[in-house]
Amino acid sequence: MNPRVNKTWNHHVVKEGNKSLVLKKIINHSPISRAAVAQEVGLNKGTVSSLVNDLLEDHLICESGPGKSSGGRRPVMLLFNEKAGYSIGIDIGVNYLLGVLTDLSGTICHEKEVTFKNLSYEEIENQLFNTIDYLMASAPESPHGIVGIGVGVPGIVDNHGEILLAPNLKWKNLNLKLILENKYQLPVIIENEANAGAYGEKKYGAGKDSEHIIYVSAGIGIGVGLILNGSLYKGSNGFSGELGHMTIQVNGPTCRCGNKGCWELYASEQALLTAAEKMQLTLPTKKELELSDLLSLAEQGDPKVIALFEQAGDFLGVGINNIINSFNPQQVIIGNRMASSYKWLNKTLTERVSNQALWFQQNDLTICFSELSTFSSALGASAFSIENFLSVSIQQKISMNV
Amino acid sequence: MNPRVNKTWNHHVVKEGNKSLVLKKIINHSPISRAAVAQEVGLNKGTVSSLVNDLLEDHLICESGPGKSSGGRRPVMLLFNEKAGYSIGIDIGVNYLLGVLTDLSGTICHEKEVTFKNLSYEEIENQLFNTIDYLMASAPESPHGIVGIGVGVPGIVDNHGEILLAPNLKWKNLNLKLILENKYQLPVIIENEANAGAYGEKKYGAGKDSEHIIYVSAGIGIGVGLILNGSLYKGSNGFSGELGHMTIQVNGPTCRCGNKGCWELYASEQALLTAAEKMQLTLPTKKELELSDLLSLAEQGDPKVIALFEQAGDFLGVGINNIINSFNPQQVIIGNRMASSYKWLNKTLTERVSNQALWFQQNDLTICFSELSTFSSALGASAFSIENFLSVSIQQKISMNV
DNA sequence: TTTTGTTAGTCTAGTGGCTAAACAAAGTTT
DNA sequence: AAACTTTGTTTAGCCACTAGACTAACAAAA
Repeated sequence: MNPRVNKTWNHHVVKEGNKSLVLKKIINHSPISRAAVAQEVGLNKGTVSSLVNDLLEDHLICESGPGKSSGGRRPVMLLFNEKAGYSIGIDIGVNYLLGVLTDLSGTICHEKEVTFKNLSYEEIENQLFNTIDYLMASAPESPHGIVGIGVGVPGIVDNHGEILLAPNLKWKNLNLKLILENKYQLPVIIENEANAGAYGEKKYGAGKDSEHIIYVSAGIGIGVGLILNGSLYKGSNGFSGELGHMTIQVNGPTCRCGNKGCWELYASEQALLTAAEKMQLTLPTKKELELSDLLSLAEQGDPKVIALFEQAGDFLGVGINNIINSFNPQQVIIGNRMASSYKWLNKTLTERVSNQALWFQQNDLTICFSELSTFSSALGASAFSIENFLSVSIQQKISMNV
Repeated sequence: MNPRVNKTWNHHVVKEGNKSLVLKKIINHSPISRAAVAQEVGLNKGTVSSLVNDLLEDHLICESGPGKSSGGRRPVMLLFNEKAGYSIGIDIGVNYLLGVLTDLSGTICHEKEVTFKNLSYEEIENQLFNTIDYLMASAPESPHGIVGIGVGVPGIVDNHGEILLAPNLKWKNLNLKLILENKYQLPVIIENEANAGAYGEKKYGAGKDSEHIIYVSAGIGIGVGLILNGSLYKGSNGFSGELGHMTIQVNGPTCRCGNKGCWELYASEQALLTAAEKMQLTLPTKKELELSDLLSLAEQGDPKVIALFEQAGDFLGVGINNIINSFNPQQVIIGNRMASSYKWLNKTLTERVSNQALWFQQNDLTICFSELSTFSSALGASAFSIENFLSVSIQQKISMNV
C-alpha cells in the first residue's frame, strides 16, 4: 500500500487497499480458499469473507467448488475470473502493427499483425482502427467486456499520453489517446514502446519475480524501460529511458539526434545493418539487407557476420554496464528485434559485463533476453489497461458512496 | 507477522497516516491554525483537533498564541517545535571529517570539522567518536534529546548499512552502524556520501521544490545520488548511482576500477589534478598540487588553468547529459568539492548540455550547483535521522499498545 | 456407526477513528 | 448592542476492522 500524497486516510482507503490485497493474493495464488487468504494477508477471516463477497459480486473472482480437506471442512476455492473482461494491447512498430486481445491474466486470445512500409499517418491510423475493430469483434461475451486499449509507440510520449515525437514514423504532437478515446469510448493508455515492453516482461515474462528491472528494447534504435521498486518509472515528464542517446564515445560518429557517440550507433539493429553494408555485404536475391539475412548468414557460419554480432554484443554490454552502475537492478532484460539474435550476442555481452561491472553490482543480478519475444510491448500495453481497470474497479463502489 | 501487529496495522494506519499529513503541513506552513490545516489537508476539524493534541503531547509542535483574525475568532497558531530534539549528521571524507548538530528543521546549531591525511581506521574512528561526543555534549536540553546519528561515507553501503568498500579510506566490510549503535544506543543510519548529499539538497537546499533530482557529487571521484518520486532510490542492494564508473569513452584510459573511459577520469577533481600535473604545472611553495591552487591560478587569469576547468566542465556535461537521458529529472545539482569551481565549469557544462540534450528533455530542467556547499552530505545524513525519528515518533503510541 | 477433533466460513458484538453538525468561544462589522 | 464570522471542541453516528462464538462439513479414532 502506498499512501497517496494528497489524499487523506479514511475508511474507504482502508477497504480499497485491503480489497486490492485480497484480489492480488487470489490472482497470484489461485486457487486459494478464504481461510488461506486471511492467514496469508493477515486480515481477519470475517473481513476477508466480506471483501470476497464484494469481489464475487463484481465478477472479478469466482468459486470453483470444494478443495481438498486437510482434516476438516473442505474449503471453497477461489479463482481469479480472468474471463471477466478483455483488454486490447497494440504495438505500433516502424513497419508493423501488432494487436492482441488478452484476458485479464494477459493470456492472448486473438492476435493480428500487419506489416507495411512508409505509410502515412492516415494509413497507419486506418490499420490501427481495423485491428482494434477486429479484436473487439473477436472478444467473447463477458461481464465487463473490453476494459480498455493500451498502445505502445516507438517515440516520446509525455505524461498526458500525447505523442510528442516518433521520428521513425514521422509523427509529431499527436494526441492518439484522445482520438481513440473518442472513437471507442474506452480508457486508452499510450506509452513508449520500451516502457510497455518493460511492463510486459515484469507482468508476464522474464521479470515476474523482480522489483528492479531494466528492459533494453534494442531494435532500429534503442530505448529503455525502467521498473523501479516494482513500478514503471517515467521521470519528471515521462521521458526517462532515452538511453539510446547515451554517449559512450565522446567524439564518436554523429547520430541522427545531432550528438556524437550515442549508444544506439553501436548496438542497435541499425548499427548492425550499417556495419554490414560497410563490409559490402550484398545479397543476390534482395535489394535491401535485413536482420534476418544476417541471422541466416551467421547460422551458415559466416565468420564476418558472426564477428559483427559479437561486436554488437560487446557494445550492448558497454551500455548495459552503465545501466547497472546507474540503477543497481536485479534484472536486465534485452528485448525487441535484437533479442532474436541472442545466440550470437550473448557471449560477448556477458563477457563485457562480467569483466567490467563492479563486483558488488554482480551479486543477485541476472541478464537475460526477452521471454515474450515480439509480444513484450503489445502484452505490456494490454497490461496497462488491465491494471487500470482492476484498480478503478476496486474503487468503484467506494467512489459511488462519496 | 504477529496478529496483533496486523490488528493495529489497518486501523491505526489511518490515524498514523493522517497524523503524518498534519505534521508535515505544520512543518511546511508554520505558523498555521487548526482550521487552516483541516481545510488544506482535507480532514474534518474535529479530527485535526484530536491529532494536534497528540502532537502537542509529544512536544513535536507547540502553540504560539493567537494569530490575526479574519473577521471572527482569532486562531491559535501552531508551530513545528524544531527544538524538540537534535540530530547529528557526519560527513566522513577522504581527508576530513565534518560533524553537525542540527535541530529538527535541519538548522545547524554546532559544527566540528577535523582534517587529516592517511589515517588508519582506528584513528578515524577515534576522531569520529570525539566529534560525536562533542556534538552530543553541546546539544541543548530538549524533550527528545539526540534523536539519532546519520553518517555519510565515501564508499559502497549496502541496504543494511554495512560499508562494503570505501576505497579511498581503505575500508572493507565495516559495520559502522553496529559499532555506533552499540556505543551510543541511538538509531544510526549509514549512507553513501552522494545519497546523503542528494537528500540534503532535497530537504534543505537547491532541490526543495523538486521531486526528481539527480545530485552529482564530484570530488576526488564521482558519485551520484538519485531522488526519484521525491524519495531516495537505492536500487536492488543499495548500490545505485555508481555513475563515476559509467563509460563515456569505450577505449579510453584505464580507471582504478579496472575499466576504461570511466566518467570520473574526465570530470572529477582527480582528473583536473592529473591533467594539471601532466601540464607540468608546479608550485613554488608546496609540493602537492591542490584544487584550491588551481582555483587561485584561474582567478589570476592563467589561461591554461582556465582551459583545464573548461575542459572538465565540458566532460561533466557529457555525463550529465547521459543522466538526463536516463532519468528525465527536474533538477540536476552538482555538489561536493568541484562545485566550488562552478564559476569556471558552468559555461562549458551548460553549453554541452544545451547543445546535446534532446530538446524535450530540456523543458522544466534546471542544472545548478549545490546550495549547501560543503554541508550537503552532513545535513543530508542528519536529515535521514530526523526523518526516521519523526516517522517512528508518530507510530510510537501504537507500538506501545501491543 | 458413533464420537471426537479439525478446519472453513459466517455472524455478532465491540472498538477505533473518521465525519457531520451542533455548540461554545472570541472575534469583527453594522 | 445586535448580527455576523471564524475558531476550536464536543457529541452522535457511521464504517471497517477484530475477536470470538457459532454453524457446517469433513477425517480419524473408538
